[in-house]
Amino acid sequence: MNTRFAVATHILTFLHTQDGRPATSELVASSVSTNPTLIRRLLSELAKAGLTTSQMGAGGGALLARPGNRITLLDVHRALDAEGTIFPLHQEPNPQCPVGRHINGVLRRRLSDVEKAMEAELARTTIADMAQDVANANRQG
Amino acid sequence: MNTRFAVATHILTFLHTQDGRPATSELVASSVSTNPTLIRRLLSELAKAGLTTSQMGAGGGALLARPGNRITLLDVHRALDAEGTIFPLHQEPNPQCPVGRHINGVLRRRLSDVEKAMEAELARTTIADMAQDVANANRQG
DNA sequence: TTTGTCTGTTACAAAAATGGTTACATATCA
DNA sequence: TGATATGTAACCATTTTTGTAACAGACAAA
Repeated sequence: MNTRFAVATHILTFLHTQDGRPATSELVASSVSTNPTLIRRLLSELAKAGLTTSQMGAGGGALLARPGNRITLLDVHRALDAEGTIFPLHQEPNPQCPVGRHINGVLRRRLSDVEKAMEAELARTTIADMAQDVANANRQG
Repeated sequence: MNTRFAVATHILTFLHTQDGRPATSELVASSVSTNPTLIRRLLSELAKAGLTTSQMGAGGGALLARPGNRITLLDVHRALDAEGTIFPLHQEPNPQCPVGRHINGVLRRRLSDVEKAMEAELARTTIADMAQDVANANRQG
């Protein structure tokens, strides 16, 4: 299982609920139920993508780099995964075979439409939406 | 990298081009550039999903279980992957935390829309389409 | 300026998933 | 009966993901 996307979304949603107060990797880790190093590794990738910033030193921690309504799940996906990793192609099918010679080009074209559809849907949810959903769930149950 | 989907699609496209002649796992493996056991493992899953049949014994091999224009890439995806495996959730976030308590339910709902969009797009391509694309590529160079 | 806190990163181990190889019982055709 | 091919299991190597420990450097607070 690759839960990096789910954990990264959890982190960002958590940061949103902190409302400007820096959150330490230890605090975030306790919400996710994992260890601080894993959180810091993911935060490092999210920071490289411009989604979060961090303050070192006492009283420091992680913050959203911009308002949660301007961070989408597509941003999260792109921060973590290179393109074409949802349905990776197999390498070097037999070039002597009429099918093997062209299957990857054909697949790439068809699957790029699939990824586009997926990305369009990912882009429709923001971290602010996530936080709102979580708040609603807390109010109701 | 998980290339099972790509390889399975390759297999089915190859079977389509065989036009009713049973293909041995060794023949298919040579097109994919892998080993016959891997092919047989995938064929076994495809057969369970009703997409292929196999004939044991001399002169045997694998066949499409129905016409290629009635097998979509969505069928392939469903034959290989359980639901919710594209973006797996992390298990047991902290139930003491307002975010941890509800993040997975919220994520599941939002991501199910994403998978639906993806599946709708996968359903638009059939194995016959794939074979046609490959044939066109061969005609053109 | 000193002390304590927290990040960023590395190293290494553990666990899980994927793919490759071998082997063999069983089914089927000729 | 003999040759062929599937289905499946066992086992290993490789890669990816996750967990754990360690530590230099940045920063705040006293």
